[in-house]
Amino acid sequence: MAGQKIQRQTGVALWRQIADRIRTSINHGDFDETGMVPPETTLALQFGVNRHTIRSALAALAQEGIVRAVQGRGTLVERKERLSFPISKRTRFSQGIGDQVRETRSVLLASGEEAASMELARQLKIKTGTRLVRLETLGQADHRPVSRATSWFPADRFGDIAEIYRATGSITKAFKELGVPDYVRVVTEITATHADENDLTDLQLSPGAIVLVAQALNADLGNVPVQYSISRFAADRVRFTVEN
Amino acid sequence: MAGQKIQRQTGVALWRQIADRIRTSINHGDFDETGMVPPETTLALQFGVNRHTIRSALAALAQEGIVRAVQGRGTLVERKERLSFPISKRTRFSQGIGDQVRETRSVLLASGEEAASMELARQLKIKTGTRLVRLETLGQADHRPVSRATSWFPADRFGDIAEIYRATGSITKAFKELGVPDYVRVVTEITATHADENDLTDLQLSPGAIVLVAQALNADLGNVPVQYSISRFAADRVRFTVEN
DNA sequence: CTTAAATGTCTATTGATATAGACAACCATA
DNA sequence: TATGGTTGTCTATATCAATAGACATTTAAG
Repeated sequence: MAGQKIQRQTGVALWRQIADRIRTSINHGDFDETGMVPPETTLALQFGVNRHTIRSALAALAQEGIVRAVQGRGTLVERKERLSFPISKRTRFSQGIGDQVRETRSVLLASGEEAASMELARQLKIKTGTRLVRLETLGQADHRPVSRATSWFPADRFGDIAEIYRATGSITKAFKELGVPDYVRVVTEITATHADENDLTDLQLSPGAIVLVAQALNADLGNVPVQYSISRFAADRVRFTVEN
Repeated sequence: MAGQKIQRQTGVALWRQIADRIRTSINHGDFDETGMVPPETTLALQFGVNRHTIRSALAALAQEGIVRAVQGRGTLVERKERLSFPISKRTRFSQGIGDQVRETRSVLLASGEEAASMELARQLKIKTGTRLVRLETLGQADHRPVSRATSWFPADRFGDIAEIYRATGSITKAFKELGVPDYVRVVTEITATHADENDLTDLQLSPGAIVLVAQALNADLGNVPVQYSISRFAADRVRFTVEN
């Protein structure tokens, strides 16, 4: 672990800054040899804080299930997590990370119908007020939540997509049944922000965590927009890969 | 401004969470009509906190130069910041955001020579230990720091790149002088993490801020890797756009 | 000139954050 | 079984973060 300086009086508690740093170190593989985090007293010395502050940080990581403290022995690394998520013309959730995990699953959290806002109309190249189907979905890899997405589809073409998606758990399959044999990613916008309340519950994050936000437009082979989606990924668990 | 819920007892002070949200709103253009942030009492009501907490948040934004409070009138928006940064085959720093700002500039912070680590060798498809030139650069847009990058180049082909870059402020021009008329982006990996100490100083961020990290590989037209770089962007100031 | 609305300043109180020190409980191992 | 190293628990204190209320100061508008 390099660069141990910690910022004080910035609105971010020391224990949280330290927890974030240790989590990053774990994901980076810094403790792979021993499988353990350094002793609390060592960390306290490294970060220049009191041992109790280190304990608060480790308690937060234990709450996330990333480490587990064992009295008398030390603090064990329980779980590392960062999946590589490719972004290309043929971006699909399950295919991209399929070879990195044993099982991928997509579940429908909610669905509904609404009128296109100005922003959505602009993206999907339709008129404001056009009816849209909205799907709220959760992507899982090996039973761990990875992404949370809201998607919009023109209701005239895809009015029944919620039903089919609920049955198949796949957007690709639902498109096929509705007469779209194939589709391509037109553009993806990527930003990062702090996790909001829904992220915390759906993605099982701890407050202060970071989410990568991908806003994507998919079109059919005739280049007609078929889906606009906003996906939120736990930044600790994924990495985006753009291949040109 | 939507979704006003704020997290309590998370290690991140309320005033900082609120400052982040207001900054995002400003960048999103929510206050463009009036050019002013809502009154403190209104914000206090919206966020469900005391007016003094709002004042702390606005004081932080004023410190960043984003807003300016005027007694008797209100709090004015001074500056918006979020650049769209395209990622494609022809990704270059200055061209991508050139039409969004008046001036882009790139400065050399440091340079040196080193032996390729295993990871760098793998990326650049060379042998471990091969000599590499390392450049540390800072990208600016309208005199505001936007990105901080570390780049590696094979020393046999690009031994003098530091000199040329220092003179021209452009990687593209340096490549041209060294016999690489054009180059393409092979792959970009995108992650997000909390700002570290160097980010805070170089990018003028406040602790707890988020950085988007892009690890990129560029190759010449013969598909031979010429540059591997790790760039760190202030997440509040940029958005990545991937066009397929 | 008056008034309403906005930011600026002050005091006081409570809870969260961080430090400090001491000691108990547990584990591995010599 | 004795010891060193580790996590767990407790008390105490100081500072930061957040709330609450009162009032001053400035600006714009009637």
